[in-house]
This record gives sequence, structure tokens and C-alpha cells, in this order.
Amino acid sequence: MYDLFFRKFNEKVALTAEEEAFVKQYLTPKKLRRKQYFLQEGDVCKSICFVEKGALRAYVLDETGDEHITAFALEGWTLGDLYSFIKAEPATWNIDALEDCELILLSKQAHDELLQTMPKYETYIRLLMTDAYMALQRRTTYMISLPLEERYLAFNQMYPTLFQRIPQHMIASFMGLSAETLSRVRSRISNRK
Amino acid sequence: MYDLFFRKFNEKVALTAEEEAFVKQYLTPKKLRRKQYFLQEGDVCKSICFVEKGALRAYVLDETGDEHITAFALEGWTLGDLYSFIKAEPATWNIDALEDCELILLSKQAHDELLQTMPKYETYIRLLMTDAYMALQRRTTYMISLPLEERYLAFNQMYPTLFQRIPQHMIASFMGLSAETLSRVRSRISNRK
DNA sequence: AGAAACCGTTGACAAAAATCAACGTTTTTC
DNA sequence: GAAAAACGTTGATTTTTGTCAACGGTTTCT
Repeated sequence: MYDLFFRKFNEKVALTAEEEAFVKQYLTPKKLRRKQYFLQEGDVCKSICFVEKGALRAYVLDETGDEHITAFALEGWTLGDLYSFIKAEPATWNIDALEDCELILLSKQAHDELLQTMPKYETYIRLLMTDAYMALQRRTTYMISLPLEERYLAFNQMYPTLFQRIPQHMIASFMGLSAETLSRVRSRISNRK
Repeated sequence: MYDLFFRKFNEKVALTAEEEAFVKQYLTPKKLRRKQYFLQEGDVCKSICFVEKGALRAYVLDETGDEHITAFALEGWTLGDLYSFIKAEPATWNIDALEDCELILLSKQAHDELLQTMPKYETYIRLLMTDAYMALQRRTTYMISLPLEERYLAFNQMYPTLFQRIPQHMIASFMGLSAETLSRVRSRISNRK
């Protein structure tokens, strides 16, 4: 159940068996069925979740009620409305399960206590944030600088597993496009050769 | 010269006078004239810079040679091609000075040593990364979910000083728009009332 | 197993944004 | 201090993207 979580943790910061056991005390497993919410807009994001199994998406609703997907999370990724989590303010994101999920939750309280008591946890979080920031920076750079077809190819290469598993219209939403436009971009790409 | 740097540092993590002196050893001041490069695409980003005074921008060039601004930095902000800095790979960003600048440089080596020797520095970096990530997340959320006029207003509110100081066509580039489109968006907003 | 919902694609059309060109003003440069 | 470059705006036009509608083929639900 905590397998992947500690595998990922150890990739960043090596833990002894005792340290793993210590961290484990603070974690809460949770299962989520497809379409269930992990977080709803307006609620405070009290935990961030690590995905052991399954897939999640985060999205916001605009004034006309349309969904705009802001993030995905597959196995090995961590997701939450970070702003809401850190500042304890109402979330602007909704997060729900695209598939049945096994999650590992880390509450704000657990997070704060671990930061206080365990330097290795702080290192883990620092590296997690750094990686997340670099990935997001790359994504925004692509968004404003690459034409559609190159952008699709770049994103596809950046998140290959994602693009196989997630419906196209959600990829479109994630890229800020209509489903029809993405479909046409894809057909232009296949007709290139 | 190091005034603002330590002010910002202390806002995140309080330092004693001795600790400040210790950190100061690792810092290098640098002046940059308007239009000078801090970083050029292809070079490795060997330092990140803290802006004591002045303004910088980061941008990428597309296949047709057009500039797309990915980030700005004013007084109190830290800037660099983080991916290049962390991974020691060639930068994809260019960074240059929009005004004469006084910068404080932190080299990769200094960064690594401070991380090893000074837990408070790691905390500072963790908080810096967290803040940067939250800001970037908000920016991307606005990018894909808000219509142009609301997006302009939201960005304006998010970076009020920036919008006063930076030419409109750079704001447009930062928002992924042509200068003409932004100009029309602005005139639509003023005609609202 | 059958009905309903979902998915990806295509076509026709409308809306939005980019492009190109020109302009009067500032700001910079030398 | 004069020339050149940069700036923001506007108009006309083209290109890109969104929208609406329809379709056949899944998958999901019960």
C-alpha cells in the first residue's frame, strides 16, 4: 500500500527502516472510486494526496460553467490545491478521480509536524517542490512559445503515459483548447508525413 | 547592498547577525546595465540572482525568432533558469536587464554548500520554491480559465507594480498575446463603465 | 442485454486573435 | 540637440480557433 510512496521518497532522500516507520505514522490511506471528489472548490484542502494507484484530475469552473483542467496526477504523483493547503484558504480547484484510486493522504498537521521534527522530510518536500516548479515552468514556457502542433508533441513527450490513458477532450482542456481543435491538430500531425 | 536580500530572507526564516554574516560570504554582488544579458540560451545557468534594484525579464525565442517573455523579476524577486541551474544543462531561457540592476548572485556551488551546512537555508529555499510554485500555479490557472479581459485584470492585480513599470507589449508577450490584441483588450476594459 | 452516456471526428459557420500597415508620441542614443 | 528607435493605438484584412450540429463507435450503467 505504501510501496510506491516510499520508493519515490527514497529516490529523493534515502530513509532507514526506522525512519520509514516514523513517517508512516503520519500517513493515511484512502480509496476513491471513479468520479468521486477528493476536493471541492470552496472547501479547504486539508490534505495533499500521493497517488499509489489510479488517476486524478484538478479543474476549475469558469463563469459559464465550463471545466478547465489545471492538472492531472497518475501513480507516483502528488496532488492538491497547494495554495489552499498552505494558506488554509478555500480551494479554487476541484479534484476528482478519473479511475478508482488508492491514495495516501498527508494532512496539513502531519506535514507541519514532520517539517518540525524530521530534516529529511523537509529535504523531501524541498525537492518535490523544486521538481514540481521546474515541470510547471516548462509547461508554461511551452504554452506561450510553441505553436499548437509542436505544443501537442512536446506535451505528449513530457507526459507520455498520461496521453495514452486520458481521454483526448481532457487533454484538450488541459492545453486550453477545445476538443475539436485538438482533434484537428492531431489529424494535421498525422498527415504530415 | 544586501539589505533587501536579508529583509526577504528574514521574512521567511529569522537569522541572527552571525548567520547573516555566514550567508553573506556566499553571495556575490553584480551590477548589470540595461539591455545586458544575465543569461543566454545555451549557456548553463551557473547562478540564480536576487534583484536588489532594477528589473529583469526572461524570454525564449521561437522558430521564427519572436520573443516570448516567460518571467519578470523586480526588486525582491529571485530569477534564473531553474532547470538549467539545478541540472547543469544548457539554458533554454534568455535573461536580460530591462533597467540598470543591482543583483545578488548565488552560485550553484554556494547553493549546494549552504544546503549541506545550514538547515535554515534549506528552509528558506523550500519556502521560496513553495511561493514560486503557488504563484506560477495561479498564473497557469488564469491562463487557461479566464477570458482575456478578466485575465488582464487578474494579472494586473497580481503584479500591480510590474504593470506600471513594464511596457505594454512586454506584458502582452508575457500573457501570450500580440501587443495589438492587448491594446484592444485594455480599451475594451476602459470603455466598460 | 439494452439504454444511455461518452468519445473522437468532421463539416459549416461565427468569433477571436494575429498580422500588416500607418500614425503621432515618447524615449533613447550618440 | 537631432536622429533613431521604441511605444501604444487604430484600421483593414487574414488566419486561427471556438461553436454548433451531426455521425458512428465505444464504454458504462443497471
